Amino acid sequence: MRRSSEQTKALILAAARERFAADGYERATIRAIATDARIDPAMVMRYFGSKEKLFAVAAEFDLRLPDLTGIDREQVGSALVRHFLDRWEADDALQALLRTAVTNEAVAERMRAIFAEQLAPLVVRLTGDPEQTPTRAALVGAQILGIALVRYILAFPPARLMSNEETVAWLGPTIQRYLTGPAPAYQQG
Amino acid sequence: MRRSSEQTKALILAAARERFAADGYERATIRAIATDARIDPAMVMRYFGSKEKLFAVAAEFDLRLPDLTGIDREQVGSALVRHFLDRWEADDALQALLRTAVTNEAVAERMRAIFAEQLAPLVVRLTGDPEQTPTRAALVGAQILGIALVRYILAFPPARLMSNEETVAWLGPTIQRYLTGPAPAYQQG
DNA sequence: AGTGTAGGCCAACGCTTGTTGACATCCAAT
DNA sequence: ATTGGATGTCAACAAGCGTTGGCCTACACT
Repeated sequence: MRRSSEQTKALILAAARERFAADGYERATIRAIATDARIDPAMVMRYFGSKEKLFAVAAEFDLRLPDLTGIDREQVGSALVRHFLDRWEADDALQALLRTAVTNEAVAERMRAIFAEQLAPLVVRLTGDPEQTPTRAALVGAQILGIALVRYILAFPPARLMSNEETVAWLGPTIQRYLTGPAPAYQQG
Repeated sequence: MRRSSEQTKALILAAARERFAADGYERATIRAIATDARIDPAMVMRYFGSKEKLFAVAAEFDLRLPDLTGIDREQVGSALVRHFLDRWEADDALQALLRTAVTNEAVAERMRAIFAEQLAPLVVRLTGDPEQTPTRAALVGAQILGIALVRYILAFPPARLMSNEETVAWLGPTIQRYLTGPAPAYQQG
């Protein structure tokens, strides 16, 4: 045989990850992915069953949050920002997920699950206060997703021009405060 | 005649705004919008020419940034967050824009223009430093879009549960620092 | 009463999409 | 050399989409 099925599967998967990351679920067509992988669209169906299942495999993702217990407690914010930037740039799956979650409830639910199961536990470890954990995790998620949105998805020029280290320097203290800073007082509304 | 054309146009526009805000450009179909407005899809074409033109009208948007010159300089961050939350909740157009910009380059460009033409001038007025303006504006945009993403688009439960005032209390200082705080030192990378 | 016109509907077009089943091709084992 | 299963191609399907043109229908005029 010219190729093993495993090779072809990997070829399709690589093309799928790129297309899904660049275009999101709807606009990334099976035909385009197949063309990129230089095979027939029918092969995609044979190996992955359906477009939905292909996406599920292509967008498998782990935040790979580092063990922060050994790190200076005051450096945790910066370390987290740095880690997320690396993660966004190394793995197309996150872009695919975000681009799709915005208009696809099932994928939005997957995104919520990732944050609830991976980010929240880390926050509770750092703060030790389970009551405030959800709020603090949501704030961290908002800032992290926000910077990714303007840098990688919407491509605001000044956001693109910032170096990773400059980004870490600006966002580190923000994340640090969301994680370990005092809860602000506010008027009940 | 049963209705004036202006009434029908307004009816279509209202339905379009809702659908575009809820589903984004691709998934919001002309047929669905027409059904919501209880008219025939052909009427949409007659009154708006094409789906693209309908979106252009439905997603017209102004940030309506307030004049902040009269406000205590230290309160500007909180005032801005409050204003943006109100704006997100009052106008479907912003949700429509964000849900679409993520997978549509032309709409992403519109979003970049809105921030460049409306947010950046406000930042330069507040900081007086044109050199750092783009970076600071991008940071403000990242945090504002990030909170909107988790609250209104991805609907993270803890982000939804936060009251507007609680959100202002947490994000106000962040925006304040991005606007008027000192630029952080960082290792050139 | 008759007529022109603006508002509205219907059926169909051409296109793209995911998906399917039949057919071709190749290589390894007999 | 001949099989047989795995790899790959092809053409077509049904459905959904934006879009179009023709055809009603009801009202405001003369």
